[in-house]
Amino acid sequence: MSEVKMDDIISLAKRRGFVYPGSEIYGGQAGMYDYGPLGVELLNNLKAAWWKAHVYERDDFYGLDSAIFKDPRVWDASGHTSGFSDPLAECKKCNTRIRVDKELEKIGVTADEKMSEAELERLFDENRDKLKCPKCSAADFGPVRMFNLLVKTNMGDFTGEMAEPVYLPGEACQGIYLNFKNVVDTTPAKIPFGIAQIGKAFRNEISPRNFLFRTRELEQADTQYFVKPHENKDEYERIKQRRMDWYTQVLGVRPEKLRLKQHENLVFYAADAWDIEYDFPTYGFDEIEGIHDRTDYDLTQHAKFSGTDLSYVDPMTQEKYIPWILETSVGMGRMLLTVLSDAYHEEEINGDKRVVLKLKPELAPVKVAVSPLLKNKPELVAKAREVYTMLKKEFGAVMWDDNGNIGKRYRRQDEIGTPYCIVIDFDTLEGDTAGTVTVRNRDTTQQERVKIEELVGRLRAS
RNA sequence: GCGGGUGUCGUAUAGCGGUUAUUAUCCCAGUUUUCCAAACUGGUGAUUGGAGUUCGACUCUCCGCACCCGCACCA
Repeated sequence: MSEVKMDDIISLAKRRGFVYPGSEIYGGQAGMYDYGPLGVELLNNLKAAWWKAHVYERDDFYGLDSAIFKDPRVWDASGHTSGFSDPLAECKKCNTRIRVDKELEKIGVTADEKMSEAELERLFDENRDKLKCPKCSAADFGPVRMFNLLVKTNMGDFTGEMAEPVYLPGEACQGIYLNFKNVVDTTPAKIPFGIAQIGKAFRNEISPRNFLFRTRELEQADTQYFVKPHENKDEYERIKQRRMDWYTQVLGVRPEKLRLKQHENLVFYAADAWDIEYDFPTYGFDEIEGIHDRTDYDLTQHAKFSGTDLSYVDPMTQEKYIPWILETSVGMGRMLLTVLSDAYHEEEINGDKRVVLKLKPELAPVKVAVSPLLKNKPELVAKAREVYTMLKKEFGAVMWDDNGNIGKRYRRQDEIGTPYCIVIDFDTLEGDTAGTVTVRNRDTTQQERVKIEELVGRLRAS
């Protein structure tokens, strides 16, 4: 069997209605993807599994859904408006891009990162003759340009002359920091505790690429766990382990395809930072989730910029402090791509290739497909309809499939990861086996006869 | 954003300055079919968009757009 390529998975995703290129009929929009009928089911199942693990199965966690639009000062506090807008200029000869502020500093000219584009441009122009391209030594640069990852909007502006733009979130987790005090004040939450949120983020990625891996609009599932200062280490280790276990046990991802990798260069405030990486086809190991030991940076920044005291008072000891934060942050698109990549298998069956998505049943977009063995036998069709209606009421994501012959239906369901196919045949209608149907297992391709009244219980148990 | 490459039905592909634009598969409808992509019939469906050259452009030129590779970016 040849090596699986990401192209195979992208092709399947499009062909079967998991993921479509964004705005496709207009030629496509870079960095945007739409989830189709099966994709949205898978995505919702992933979110539900994540929410279950971080909210329902925990009594020290609280859910949240914060507004997308936030006070622009939020992004000043987080560092996104300054720290992530780098002034760059390009060498006209070899196209190497230089950081203008860093090159200026090398020749002793101080360039503050808070300077405007115009100021930097002026400084750059004044010193142009002293600057050389570090690669080809030419001294011919294009104009200075600021690259800022934040997406601006004109929210609340009707004149087009707004002094300060309102930004779309560059990361979803800021909403958690903004509501830390609210959650403490309105719930029984006592440190240590966590807040979980799944939210949208938007980034002006210079070069979105690699399918769902780097997009301009993304959804992030974040947890922020608030602990007492300096009581971060043990909990951080537990979180790392728990998150790894979640991928293998809940999502069913192969352990050998996952690894934890420590950041080599930490941002100045971070105590520690690790990524969970998955070994994607074609791309190789790349980050799906970041786990960060962030100290008190985030709440301190927001306290400073907002003027609101965000410290916590321990109800037992009356100790007052800014809690430290342990963060997990995973892109839902990356999670979905991980699950698709890991579930995708090409197998040989009776000399033919079969493509099968070995998704955990609870993640599968279609739980069960129901077929009459033959579609030109009204008595089979009627009985199958009955079973279909019953199961659909129970599970929702149930598919009716009477197209082509039975083998073809099995293959079609294999390809979208449907764990069980139920077939109503002549034995369902008469003889000792009356009232039973065959249930065919996606992974083993084996089937067994099950009584109709036991179907729901049987499918629930699996 | 820069440099290079690519762009034909949903998918995978063939071909040509003048074609009814090929084939397979998928999909839809029907016939058939007593369990792993059988067969038959019919059907929908494509030259990435826009200009230009030309009597005529899917084919040549230019400008967009998207995707791929490299650089850069990646809280």
